[in-house]
Amino acid sequence: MPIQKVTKEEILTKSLEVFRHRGYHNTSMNDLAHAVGLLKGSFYHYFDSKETLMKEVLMSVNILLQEEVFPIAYNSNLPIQERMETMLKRFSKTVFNKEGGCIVGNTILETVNLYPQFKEVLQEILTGWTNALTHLYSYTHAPENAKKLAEQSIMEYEGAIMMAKLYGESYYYKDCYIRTMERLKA
Amino acid sequence: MPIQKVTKEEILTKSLEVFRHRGYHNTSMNDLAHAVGLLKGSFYHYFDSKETLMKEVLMSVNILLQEEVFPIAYNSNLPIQERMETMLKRFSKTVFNKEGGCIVGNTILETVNLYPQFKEVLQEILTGWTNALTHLYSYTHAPENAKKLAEQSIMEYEGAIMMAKLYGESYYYKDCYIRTMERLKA
Amino acid sequence: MPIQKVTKEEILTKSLEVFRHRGYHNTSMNDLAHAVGLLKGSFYHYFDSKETLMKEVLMSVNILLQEEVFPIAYNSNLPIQERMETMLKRFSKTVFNKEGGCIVGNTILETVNLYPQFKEVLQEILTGWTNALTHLYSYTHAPENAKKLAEQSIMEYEGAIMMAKLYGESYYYKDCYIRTMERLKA
Amino acid sequence: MPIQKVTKEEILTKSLEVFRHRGYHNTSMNDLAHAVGLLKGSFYHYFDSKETLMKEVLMSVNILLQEEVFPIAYNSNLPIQERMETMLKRFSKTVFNKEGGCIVGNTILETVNLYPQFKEVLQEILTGWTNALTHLYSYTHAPENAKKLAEQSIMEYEGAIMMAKLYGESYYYKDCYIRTMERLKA
DNA sequence: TATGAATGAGCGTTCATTCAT
DNA sequence: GATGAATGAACGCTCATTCAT
Repeated sequence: MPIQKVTKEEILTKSLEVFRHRGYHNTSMNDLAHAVGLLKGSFYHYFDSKETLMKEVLMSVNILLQEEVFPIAYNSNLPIQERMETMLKRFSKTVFNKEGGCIVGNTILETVNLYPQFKEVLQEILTGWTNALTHLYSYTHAPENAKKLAEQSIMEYEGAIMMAKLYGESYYYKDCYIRTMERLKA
Repeated sequence: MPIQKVTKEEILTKSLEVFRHRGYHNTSMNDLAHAVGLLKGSFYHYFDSKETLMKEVLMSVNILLQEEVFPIAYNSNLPIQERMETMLKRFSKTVFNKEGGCIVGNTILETVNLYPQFKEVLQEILTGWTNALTHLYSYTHAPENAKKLAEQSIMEYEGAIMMAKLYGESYYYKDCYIRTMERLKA
Repeated sequence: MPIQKVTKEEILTKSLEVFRHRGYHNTSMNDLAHAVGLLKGSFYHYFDSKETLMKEVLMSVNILLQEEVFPIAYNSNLPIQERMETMLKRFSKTVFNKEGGCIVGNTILETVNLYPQFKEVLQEILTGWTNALTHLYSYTHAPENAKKLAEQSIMEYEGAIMMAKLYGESYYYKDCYIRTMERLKA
Repeated sequence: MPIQKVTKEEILTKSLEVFRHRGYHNTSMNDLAHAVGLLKGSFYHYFDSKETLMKEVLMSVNILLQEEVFPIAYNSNLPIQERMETMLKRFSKTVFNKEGGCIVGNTILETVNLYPQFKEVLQEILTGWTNALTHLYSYTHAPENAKKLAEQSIMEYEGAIMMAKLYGESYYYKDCYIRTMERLKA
């Protein structure tokens, strides 16, 4: 009887890590298969192509964010500051990683011109993130300003993770966090 | 003298464009050669490897910036605002491109963990940029703050170019410009 | 089980033949693959480089000699003359071939300065051969002389195979056999 | 006015050295050109192909041997022993080299099956050598035996140079010299 | 004569993918 | 479900050779 060595979820989780570290084009199906303890051929029982796999990786990230991270911003039981803080921490844990950077940013820069299916998901992620931040900033700022502040925070975060990767330092990222919190104050 | 179809400079310029659009790993030597009107093999008269070529592309960008762009910030004949404005425009023209994004940011995210030689040059570029901005902000802010503002501007710019690439819109980038100018005021 | 067109052993055997005929550098992976009925790329399931393949070819020859040919010299159930005769014939069948010459000699001359891993195996082969001959000559000669006679026989054999290749004649080789046998007599 | 940087002779001498060290197929036209201080393209003013060049290298060796080395064997002004001794030394200086081995032996094993033009010259060389040795041995042995002894000496020499190359030792070669001299005695 | 840019075929190797078992 | 052998195209790179200057 066929034994199942891994679940689709495990593959997605491990693949996310490998893609984040090595980038899309520089990661081979072999790399991914080995990372999850399968042989190359077995991979194709779960995903019919490298593109499909990457798309599903991105989608699983999106689902996690939309279901468990962004909703925090709309949880009216918590104070605004706490919502922001918690959300940022959960967000970071999901998409950032000091060594490999941000799977979202990495994938945008590397693939967005080449793979429209990736673009869709990536846009959903960033739109969800923007909306969540906009919502929080709306408590203390005019709607138009709130949106701009949200975008500004996101851009800074992505820039910060880039600097962190380049210099091997994390303070860019911390400064960014502080400014994002500061902006919550009227 | 043998017939010369291209100059090394042309190769660097065209290669920059191809790398920016397609990324490092997804660009083949064939792509590059065709872009300059040569055959793959002929390329190796100018560069002895893809890595060397990319490094020289990055170095040529660095030299241009260090010699012609960053010095603008230190030109005491011009008012500060004008220095900032001119420098930002020249900088953008050099490293940004709406379709392909920023060669610096793209290359950091895709290769910095893999190619230490690239990292060096990329660090020089970002350090030069940071210093130039810090210098300008120093006129109106305390030294420590000036540095933070410079870094913030850079991070925003890199984030903005990412958003521009993802959504095909350029207003992120314009907002970023406005904020960078605003920060010049005490 | 996937369809298997060849075994690793078959590859080694066929590759030995191709290397012997065409030499190491003049043999392409394509040549080798076609000789065993595979495509170039498929070869890399069995060997991860041309060097590795050649090394394994040489090692398989070494193992065959050490396990099945040289032991004949030490088989005290047989008369000395018969041991020598049988061993030489088995040896010839293993490493010589009128058209391509001697895989050992060919590879020494072509690669020994360039590939230390090959050198090791080739030395083991020649040392084994020298020892076996020395052992046989020891029955009728003083130890020091026995070693010299062994070396002399080996050198003659390698020279003979070279002459045979150059002139397309095999009598050099036969003379060599006769002299090697003659030397057994006190 | 065109300056001539090298003579054809120099090219042949330098190329001989490179071919001896690196073998025929593993030597590139670039290697050869650099060894003589020319650029690749300039080489083709002297030789219209790599094959032609190698053939001329071998021919120049042949001419040297036929004109200056083998005649020593027929010089009736000198005692036989001295003729042999002088000839062997001159021969060694011409075709052997401890590091690279024997250009004749190397080239036979690597190319004789592939390049008939090389074979011709190589046969001439070995025939000339055989004749010279046969002539000397004829003084003390019956004609038929003299020929066999000549061949035996040659084979040993080629085998000895192979062993020397494999083990990095030169005593094989010296033993060979001693035996070749010994055989001169009735 | 010497150059060096250009060619085009071929090299060793890697890859995403297929599929019989 | 998992294997691993096989494919065929593509990769980065090297090569012998050509030829305008």
